[in-house]
Amino acid sequence: MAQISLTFPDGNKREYSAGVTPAEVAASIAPGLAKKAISATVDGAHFDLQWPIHADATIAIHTMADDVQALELIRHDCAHIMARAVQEIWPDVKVTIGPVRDYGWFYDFDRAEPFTPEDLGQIEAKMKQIINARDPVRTETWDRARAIQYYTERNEPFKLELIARIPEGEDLRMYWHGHWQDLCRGPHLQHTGQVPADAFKLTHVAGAYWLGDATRPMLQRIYGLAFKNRDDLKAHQTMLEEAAKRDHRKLGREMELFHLQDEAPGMVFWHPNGWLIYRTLEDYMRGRQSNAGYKEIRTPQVLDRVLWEKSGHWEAYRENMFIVEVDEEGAREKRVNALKPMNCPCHVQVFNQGLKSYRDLPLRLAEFGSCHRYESSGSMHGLMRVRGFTQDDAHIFCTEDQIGAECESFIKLLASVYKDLGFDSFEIKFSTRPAVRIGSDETWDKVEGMLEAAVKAAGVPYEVDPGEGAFYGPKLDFKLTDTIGRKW
RNA sequence: GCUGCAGUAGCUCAGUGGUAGAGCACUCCCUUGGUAAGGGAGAGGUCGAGAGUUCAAUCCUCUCUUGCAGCACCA
Repeated sequence: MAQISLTFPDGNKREYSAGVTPAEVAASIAPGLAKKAISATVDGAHFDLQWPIHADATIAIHTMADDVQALELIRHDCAHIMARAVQEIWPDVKVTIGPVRDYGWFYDFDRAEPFTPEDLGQIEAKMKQIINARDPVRTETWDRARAIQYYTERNEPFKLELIARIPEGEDLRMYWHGHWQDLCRGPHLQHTGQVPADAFKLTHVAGAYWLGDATRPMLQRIYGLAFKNRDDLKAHQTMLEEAAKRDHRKLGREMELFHLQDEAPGMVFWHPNGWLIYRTLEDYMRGRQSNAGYKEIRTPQVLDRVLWEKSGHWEAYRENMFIVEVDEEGAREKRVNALKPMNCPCHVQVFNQGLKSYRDLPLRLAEFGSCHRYESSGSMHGLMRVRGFTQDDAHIFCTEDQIGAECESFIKLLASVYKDLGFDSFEIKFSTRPAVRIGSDETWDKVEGMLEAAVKAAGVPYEVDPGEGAFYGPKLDFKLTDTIGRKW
């Protein structure tokens, strides 16, 4: 049998037979390590202890002391154990997918009856039984035909669809937690008893579309929290309780900052205390913009549909716009206006007036622009997502040569503002062309290239969010995380 | 918009098929030098809106509406 060379974190190399598993590697080092091992990182990939290694690689054996890997495995095994528990209690429930997320996991089920809070208690109890049984976890790779036959016999249509989405020629990996089987890319722990029975908690049930697609069936998602030990779970729960005390909707009421009421959903009634804070923030932003070379303007809120047809919003965004029909005396037809959902077209109108020389560029126009969007009913959230709001908005008119420098200085300005407001970190998503869009592919190639070059030049980390751009252009989304981990 | 849950006094919530309650807050009085102090009295609600079932609905049914948790959307 061929020999392979594995390199350990300390730089030492050892020879093994090809096909050796991390479990065997751990055993070759020390019996204690073999016992404590939970997984390995092989050439940067998170490996199950049971997976064979076929070629030279770097390897690191993980134990429960390695938080990142331990938590991933605990949470992922929790997902499987929960799915098994659900199917043991309700055998007709269909299983779908159950990934790890921050602080825990979720699993989506298809079941006619809704899960109740009492059901969650029952599921938790069953999960504890499964954990206490210390059922072995094992894994096999199957060919596609066998997997399809298996799930066809068991009438699991969602699993069959998942298989159909996995590229041809890839083997499918199966996992067993005791007798219970699931299609899963792994890795997993070695037996169910490795999941701490007192450090997880099922938290809530909510609807979620199959494959995140609103045209597909809605499934029932059960969320859970899981940690390495009971204290960590308790600490997290305490943090959530503390965060709830600081919920801005609660503070807004208690401190008499603002209120909302049924007659104007998503629109804020600012009270004296709140408006003082608002004005203070606005003054701060006005100062920052002014110092950064922005010129403040003010544009109308109600504009004729003709403008929105020109900008493309009438076509692409009308369902989210407040339409204002005006019945003018003597006119044959009602005049149709719309409340502006954003300021972009208005700023372009300002730029278009008169002649501009390249010497005028870059021209940075800013507005505290009052906008209205008919946001879908389920999306509103206190002051975070509303139907009437003011954007501290700006548009920079510049030459192509100036784009890089302008983007860079903008990113730095925004980072500095966030820092002043107490947000020390944020994520940047580079959102590329969506399926529905205006403009030619050549233009998109060019603009995406320039924007990505700019964000690179700014030296800030970012991730690509494919297809998440606006219909008129790519964008950088700045995402802040709230106290309970939600991203905005 | 979708799934689930909810909408009762300013706030937090309990409750019943026969036109409603608690704690805190509020008003007044009394007691008390001590950081959500005690006692007493009082005010405050067409029980989210509409329709239906019923002799009778806050409670049952339906529709609408608003909110909450997620999902979808977020130009």
